[in-house]
Amino acid sequence: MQDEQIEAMAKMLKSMSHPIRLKILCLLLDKELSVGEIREQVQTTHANISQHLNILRGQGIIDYRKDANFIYNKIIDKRILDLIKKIHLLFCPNF
Amino acid sequence: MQDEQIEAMAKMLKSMSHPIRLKILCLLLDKELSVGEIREQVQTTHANISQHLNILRGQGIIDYRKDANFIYNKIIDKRILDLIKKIHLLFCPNF
DNA sequence: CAACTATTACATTAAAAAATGAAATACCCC
DNA sequence: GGGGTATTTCATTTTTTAATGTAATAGTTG
Repeated sequence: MQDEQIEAMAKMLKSMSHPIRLKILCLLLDKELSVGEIREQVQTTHANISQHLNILRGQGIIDYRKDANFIYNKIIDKRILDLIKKIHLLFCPNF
Repeated sequence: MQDEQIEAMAKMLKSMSHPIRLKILCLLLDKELSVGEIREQVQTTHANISQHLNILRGQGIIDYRKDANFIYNKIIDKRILDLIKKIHLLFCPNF
């Protein structure tokens, strides 16, 4: 495996490895959610949520659509769905 | 999924998500290696390698045994083997 | 035991990531 | 257009993580 690929994988993992971002991804596993709906479940400020969403967008993991003055987010990198399911299976076997 | 579990998973992912640490884990996928052997493949200082190894040890991902004045490292958390293989499969399909 | 190799510990500096607060934008409804 | 809601942007501060250099430890060998 090449260093370049390792760098890319590490970057991807890093973008998932913050508790808030991982929680956002778990929330988005099976549905899209607005920023406000995400914020209800993740106790922090608007600005902070927005920044974390931006990191996930920048990494190409999620995308959004606008509807009125709501922004709905969803996971677009299908590999991430797979990966989170695998992590869940390995590390939370009792669910 | 509970916040506690998400925190734990994020912590585990974070420990893997530095390029040097991910590379160390990839090197250790199928064999144990001494600190020096690892260092040959990862261009940085002794001290730095040692610190990264400590993070992986602290997370319970790797363990070591002493032989003479060498320290041989290996992955002990079998879930990590699985996870890295999955990541590899998803993100480097051409290998 | 002296010289040597491998590895770690510790203190410091440098760099990156995260959180915060306030202001800006965008869209809706009356 | 004015007031309201949702979200983002930006600048700043705080916190965390990583790297570096030097000294220390542990084991080996002659």
